[in-house]
Formats: sequence, C-alpha cells, structure tokens
Amino acid sequence: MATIYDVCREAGVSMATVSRVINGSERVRPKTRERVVSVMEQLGYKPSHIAQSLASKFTNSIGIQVSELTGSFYGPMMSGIDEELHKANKQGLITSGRSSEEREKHGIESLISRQCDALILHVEAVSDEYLLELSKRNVPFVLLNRYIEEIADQCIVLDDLHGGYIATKSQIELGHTDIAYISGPLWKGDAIQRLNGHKKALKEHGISFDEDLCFEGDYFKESGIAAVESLLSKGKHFSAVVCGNDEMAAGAIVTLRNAGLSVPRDISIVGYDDIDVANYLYPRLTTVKYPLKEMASMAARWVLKNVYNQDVRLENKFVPDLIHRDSCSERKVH
Amino acid sequence: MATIYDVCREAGVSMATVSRVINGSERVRPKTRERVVSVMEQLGYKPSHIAQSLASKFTNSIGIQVSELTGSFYGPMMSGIDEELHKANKQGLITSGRSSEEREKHGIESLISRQCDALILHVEAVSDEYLLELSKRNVPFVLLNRYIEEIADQCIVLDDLHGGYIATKSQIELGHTDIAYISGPLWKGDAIQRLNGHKKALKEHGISFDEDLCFEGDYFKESGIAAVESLLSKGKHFSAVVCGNDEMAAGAIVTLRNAGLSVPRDISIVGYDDIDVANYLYPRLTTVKYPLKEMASMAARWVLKNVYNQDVRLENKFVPDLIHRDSCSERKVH
DNA sequence: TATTTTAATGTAAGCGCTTACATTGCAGCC
DNA sequence: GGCTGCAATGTAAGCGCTTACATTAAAATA
Repeated sequence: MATIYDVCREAGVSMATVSRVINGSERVRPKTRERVVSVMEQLGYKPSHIAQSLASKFTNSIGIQVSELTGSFYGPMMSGIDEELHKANKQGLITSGRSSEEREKHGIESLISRQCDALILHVEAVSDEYLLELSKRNVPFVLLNRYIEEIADQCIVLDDLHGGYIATKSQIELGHTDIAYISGPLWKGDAIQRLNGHKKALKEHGISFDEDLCFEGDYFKESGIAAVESLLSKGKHFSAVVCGNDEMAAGAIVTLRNAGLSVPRDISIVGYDDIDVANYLYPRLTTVKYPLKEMASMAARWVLKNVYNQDVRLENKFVPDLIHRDSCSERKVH
Repeated sequence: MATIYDVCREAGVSMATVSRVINGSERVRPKTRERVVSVMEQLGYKPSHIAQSLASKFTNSIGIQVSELTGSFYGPMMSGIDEELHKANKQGLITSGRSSEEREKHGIESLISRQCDALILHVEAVSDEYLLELSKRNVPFVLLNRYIEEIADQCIVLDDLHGGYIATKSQIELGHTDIAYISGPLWKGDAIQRLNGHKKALKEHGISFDEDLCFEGDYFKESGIAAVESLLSKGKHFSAVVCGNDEMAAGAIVTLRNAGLSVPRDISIVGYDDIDVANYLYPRLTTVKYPLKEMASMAARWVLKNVYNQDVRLENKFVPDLIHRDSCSERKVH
C-alpha cells in the first residue's frame, strides 16, 4: 500500500502539501494539486483513515447502539442513520445492546474506546443517571426515543402521548366504547406515554378507563396472544383493541381469529409503529406510524451539526400519524 | 483521556511493560502486572484502538457489506456475524451496497481504506472478475451466498438447487401436478439454482416444465402480485405455487385471496427463505428455511480462522430444510 | 527596482501505541 | 564468588498521517 511518503517523493513536494490536497485545503497552487493528484492515482494511493484519526482529533466514525440488529424496527433506524452519515462521508459503527443494562454499558464503552466522534444511542436499560454522567464525559451523543429533561436537546423523540391518543380516538370515532388496550412493558417510557394517550382519549370522550380491559405485554408477539387470551377469558365485552405496538397486534389478530372472531368485522384493531409486517398482515393493519427513519436520520444530522459543525436544521420532537388500512371498522350496532 | 504514558509514569515501568500487560503477554511478573493494572483502573485508562491499529498490523475490525440494512433478510445476517465477532472482541463495520455495482464497489473500497482486517461480503452486482481481482489484492474476504469456482473456499453458500428441489417435491408429494413457479430475477445465481431445483423435481416425477406457469419476478412483494395476476389471466390451471422467496409468496397469497381463491384450500403455496414475516402471514407460510444466521456466523468464523488464526471448524455449504406450516394442502380431487 | 504583503510550500514535532532488540537482574551451578 | 542462562524489563524506532510554525516564492506596491 502506497503511503503519503511515496506520494510526496514521486510528486516532488512535501508531506504537508500532499496532506493539503488530501484534505482539500485551498492553499495549494492548482498546478501542484494536479500533479499530486495524478501521482496519487498512479500509485493507487488511499490515505489511511487510521493514521488520519491518530494525527487529527477526529475519527470520522460515529458509534451507533441499537437494541437489536434484527427486526423491522431497527432496520429502518440503522439505514436512516447510515444514509445520512454516508453522504457526509462518515462511518457508523453499529453495536447492539439487547436491552440488558450490562450489555448496553459495555457497548457504549466499547464505542467510546474506539474513539467515536459521537454516539447515537437507542438504549432502554441504562439509567438516566448513567447517561447524565456520560454527558459530562465529553463524548457527544444523541438519544433516540428517550427523553431526559436535563439533556433535552440531545433527545430525539416521538410524541407517544399523542400517538396513543389518536389510536384510541380513532376507535372512539368509529363508535367503539369498550376498548381493550394491550400495553408495552410499563418500565419503558414510551409504553407509559402511549397508555397515557389512550387514557386521555378515553377521558376526553367520557369513557372511564377499565383496568380489566388493559393488559401489560412486553412488545413481543407472544404477549399479544397472551393478552387476547386473558381478555377473552375474563368474559368482558370489547369491540376494539388498541395495541402498544404492531407485533403484539399481530399476535392479537391471530388469536382473535382462532377464537372465531373476525377482524375487523367483530373486532377492530389498531397497532403502533407501522413496521413492515403491518402491511403483510391479514387484514392489513391500521396503525400509528413511527417515523423511525426520519428520526434516525435526524439523529445523524444532530451529529453532523453538533460535532462537525455542519449547517443543518434540527428537529427534536416528532408527531405520529395514523395510517388507515383494513383492520378497523365501525362498531356493530345490535 | 489517560494515555499509556500516564500509566507507565504512575506505575514506574516502561511503555513496553504496560503494552505487555495490555496485550496479555506472559512475560510480566505477576506483581508488576498487578501494579500496572491497578494504575490503569485508577486512571480509567483505556488503550486507544486507533493507536493500536496504527502501530500493529491489525485493526481488529471486519468490514461487512450487505445489500440492505433493513429487511428481515439482512437483520439475522448482521446479527449472526456481529455476535460471533463480538465474542472474539472484534468490531464489524457495516455498509450497505443496495445491489448497485457502483455502490457495492464503493462500499468495498471504503471498507478497505478503513484498513479492515477482512471483509464479509454479500454482494450481487459486482462481477466475478472484480472479486477475483480483489482476492489478489491481499484483502482477505468471504462471500456469503455467492459461489465462485476459483475461490470456492472463500464462499459460504446454500444449496439452492436442493432448496428449490424440496420445495417443489413437497407439492408433488401432496398430489399437485400443475405447479406454477414464481422465480427471482434470473441474473442472480440463487434464483437460477432454485428454479433448476424446481425443474429437477418436476423431471424426476415425470412432469414436464411449462413455460406458461413460470414467472420471473424480482424477489419483491409486488412481483408476487404481478405474477399471480399474470398467471390467472393466462387461464392455465394450477393448484400450487412455488415461490422463489417469501416476499413474493406474500404478494401471491394476497392476490389469490383477492381473486376469491383460498390458500391453502384451493391453492397450495410454498415460499423460500423463512423470513420473519413468513410466520406472520395468513396462512402461516410453509417455506424453505435459509439458515442465514448460521451461515453468517460461519462467515465470521471464517475470518477468525483465516485472519486471526483461531482454531474453529468451518463449513462451506449449507443444506436447507422445508418448514411445514399452514399454506399447503393436498390437491383437491374432483 | 526595492520593499512590503500575501500566497505557497516546507519542516518537524507529535498522535498513542507495538515490537525487535538491548539491557538488567537473579536463580542455579561449579 | 564468579559464571551461565533465562526471565523480566527497558529503549527507541517506527506506524502514516496532521498541523503550528518557519521559510520561500510570487504578487502587489511604492
């Protein structure tokens, strides 16, 4: 592999000059630049990122920590980030934390020790304190889908209260009043907010919240199944089910169908997230769209702006919309 | 950030000694090691990967190029690779190539310029020649899901001929003889092999291959829809559809249902890949399982063995199985 | 043309490590 | 005690760049 030495020898200039043309500095005479460039091409020279990183302050790499590498939630997220970074010629280092506190911390530390210029984190298990601590350690980072008051401007979040609200409201507007709710795990902030939105819609329309129609799941399909089974076994009437996310909705649909209930004829269902699968389900799922990709790319832009001083617009809070598909219908009037 | 200098000063030893304890060399007196370790902890010292990379031959990072960051195909792949690398304390650099020749090449070059110790590639657009060329450029790499004779031992592949074969054979065994086939794009090796497997099964059972029952799609859902529409419009009878992948199968199911045909009662369907979605579909899709995660982790092991000289077992060719679910049934006898 | 100003280029000191080789210390031996 | 032979440790030269500062060449000015 050719080095900068080879280039400056062949081109008859000093290292500094070569470095200048590499970095696109103005202070090089066009003629010199041409000569250097042509030598570089001739030699197939590519600057060593490693050496550049060591010598300069920046590594041009951004650490990305997600919960899972797999699944239709994180895919768009990574891809949103990556696209934006790629345009800016930065490299993302992706790690997964698997929602375990230890692994999340370990992942973050490992990213730091790799000298990332910044971090984009989607973490659930680590505490606010840890993150606050981290923010004092001069490693710039953005939080995706998590809100911490003290570092609000480093947080890119979805208005989950509103999401939960419109999901339930849509059902109320279809005439439903007995509305079951399958919640995500209530130790997660987003799950709480979504549920609060649900309650808000209920309250606003004079419907009282019924504990018996609410089930706490874990965001996985299986808990959607368990939820419907539990709901059915209680014998309470409900004509609509609002779900904390699409996966649980998928489980719910299957289980309802197995119980001889038709969706949406007998039961109306709304999901949340609008993952790929929502569109493959039968019936196609009406759901609250989580603008994941946009938010992810916003996170990348945050870095571009705050770390590399690029001039970009930032937006912190996103507002979700309802995507109407085939899983909802008006309440049957008897 | 504390550097190795701080450590050796505080511990009263030379840099070489500190370096030895960092790298777990034997040649350090236990007492010395302890002292150094305690100083490192006290200072919160973490060696700089960058500097280590520059000084040593290795960066401990492995470039990974996939076609997409998103989708249920690549998720398990990345996660399979990452898990294995993580155990070995290596970092994966993930890039996506989007099946465009230019972007794939660009991605590969960028990975190389980042001094990856090795590359794991899932590429479709670049030519064999390019890859052969690459293999001479002293960058070790493995190919996932692609076979090139000359570098066969760098290829980790699925026996797609067998996959296509068992898919179709399963239908024949259910009594079907009029079997439609929705193929992937035939410029891709795997699509060809799967189709060949289909033909082989047909031939073996004395059924002749009918061009009119075969449709070339592009592996996306929409082409599954288009395929069924085309098939239906031809008016040829078929009682089973074998699909080149699950996505197209998903499209096919919906379209058949819209046409008033029931799956599996009227038409039997088999997919290929066993992506997540297959399990969410209605009916749950019977499909050929692509052991993606295993293959991906094998790719990682290939690197561990061939680049870092670790002692691991390698396997090049995987054989797929059929996963029986609910989308197939015996041919109706009139 | 001599002088000042400015642009272009060069010099060399790091960046934080690894590693071949040199040196030191000490156990074991006669 | 003096010597050999390792094991433990130290020395110092890179690795391939960036960059503050110094120098020189060219352009502008008088």
